[in-house]
Amino acid sequence: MTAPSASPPDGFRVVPGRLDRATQEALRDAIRAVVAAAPLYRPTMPRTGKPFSVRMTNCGSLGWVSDQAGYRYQPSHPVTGAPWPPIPPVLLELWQELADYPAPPEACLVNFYEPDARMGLHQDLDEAEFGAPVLSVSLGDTCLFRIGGAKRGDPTRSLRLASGDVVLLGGASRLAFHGVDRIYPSTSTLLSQGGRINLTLRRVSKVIGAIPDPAIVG
DNA sequence: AAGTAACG
DNA sequence: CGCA
Repeated sequence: MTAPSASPPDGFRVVPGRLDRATQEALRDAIRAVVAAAPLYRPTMPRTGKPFSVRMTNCGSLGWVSDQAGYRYQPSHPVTGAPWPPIPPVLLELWQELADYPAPPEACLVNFYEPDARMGLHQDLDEAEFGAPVLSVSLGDTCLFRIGGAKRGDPTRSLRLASGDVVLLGGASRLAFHGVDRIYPSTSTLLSQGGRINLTLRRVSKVIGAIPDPAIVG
């Protein structure tokens, strides 16, 4: 008998091929402009200072950063000190269509994965607002994404995410452990230098009047 | 702490 | 490879 496969928590949604090629190219170019204003840098882990394999930047009024002091959101680039550039309008429209939340995202984390980059299993816990989903857009090479439950030991499921796929971590899945186990090199022609870009839109602050999601504890 | 190392 |  094969073991039963783990079901991700309720509220996990994959929208395969949501962005067509032309939209992916436009988004790629918009992210190029973001990176020109806010260069990719390599964050480090709290306490240990060990570098991530992924390089990061952000757009939006707040950006997620990590350094020896900890994880946090802040309004400016940790290397240049400049404010983060604005979130490209196409992403704001995507949020409006899919997020089912009455306010725009404040943060768009841009993660760039070279072929050997990984992201360990983790939860997104640095936001005050868990009632809004995390909306993720994949561009470039396909990855092996893994999602579990709200506890680290919960069973996990792996799925491939390709360029143009959109994933939503909403409801109970908002607090699910997730990560990226591998990148499949040369599986997309979108990025000339190869690799994968992941864009994650997040609401950081609570909004007065937002309806609490019963699926979220708290 | 979103990290790696080590080990069975 | 999965787990600690």
